[in-house]
Amino acid sequence: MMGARMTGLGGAEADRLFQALGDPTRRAILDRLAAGPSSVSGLAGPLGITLTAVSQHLGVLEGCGLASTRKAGRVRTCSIEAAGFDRLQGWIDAHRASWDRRLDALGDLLAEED
Amino acid sequence: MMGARMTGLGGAEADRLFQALGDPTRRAILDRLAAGPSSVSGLAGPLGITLTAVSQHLGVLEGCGLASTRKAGRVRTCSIEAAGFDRLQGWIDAHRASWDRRLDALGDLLAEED
DNA sequence: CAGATAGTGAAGTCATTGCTTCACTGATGG
DNA sequence: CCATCAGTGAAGCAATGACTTCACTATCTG
Repeated sequence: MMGARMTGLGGAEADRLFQALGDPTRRAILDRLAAGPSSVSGLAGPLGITLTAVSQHLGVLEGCGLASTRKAGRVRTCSIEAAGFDRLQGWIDAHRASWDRRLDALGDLLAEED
Repeated sequence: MMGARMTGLGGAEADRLFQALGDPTRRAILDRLAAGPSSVSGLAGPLGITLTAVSQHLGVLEGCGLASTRKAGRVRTCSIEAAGFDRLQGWIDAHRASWDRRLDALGDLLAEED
């Protein structure tokens, strides 16, 4: 029984992913990481928040596969990660099918209405 | 011209969208709406929450263009909306480009100072 | 008309979140 | 060594979020 969803994320995973992206600071971190790897301090500086705060955000981003980090010496280097992104796209693709179907059928009705 | 919305969302809009999708109840509402329009009560029943709660979620979903509602008589009929969905895909496309670029060219460069 | 139905608005509760400070560990370099 | 520098863990705090209940306004229907 393949009860596991191949549609991508289970509920909890989708929660984590969307909630992670729902925070502007976290998206700013990802944007910065998209330009290249960075240390925690390198992220904290421009953002105007503490190292601790960045570290916490990093935890969330790693938790849903949007970023990965590894520590060399006393410096933690953070990079962007594909996995979470792929899951996100997967969720969207899985849902777009049914949504679009419905939207298509609905478009006319709504347009006709005054 | 050139699209009224570039990368789509400004920060605040992305916030609303991702946060809206970050809630399981809201996603459940959307799933149900994907199967066809429904009244507020029709949504509340299966979800096991009050009409008020659904009404609040609906406000959020409308606020970011993921759903639309109209009231006929005393019944509010809710439908899924394309706009928010398109914005979501737009955001993803816009960001996937740079992310993929970085992920593809992933070297072991050290973090750069900004 | 009375009475049920469908939904809204305004609080209020309880948990979560984003951030901070403080105390601390480990590298690193003079 | 000793003084920093980069980061972490644990509390704590203010703000937000997801619900609820209660009171209330329409809107049907018998």
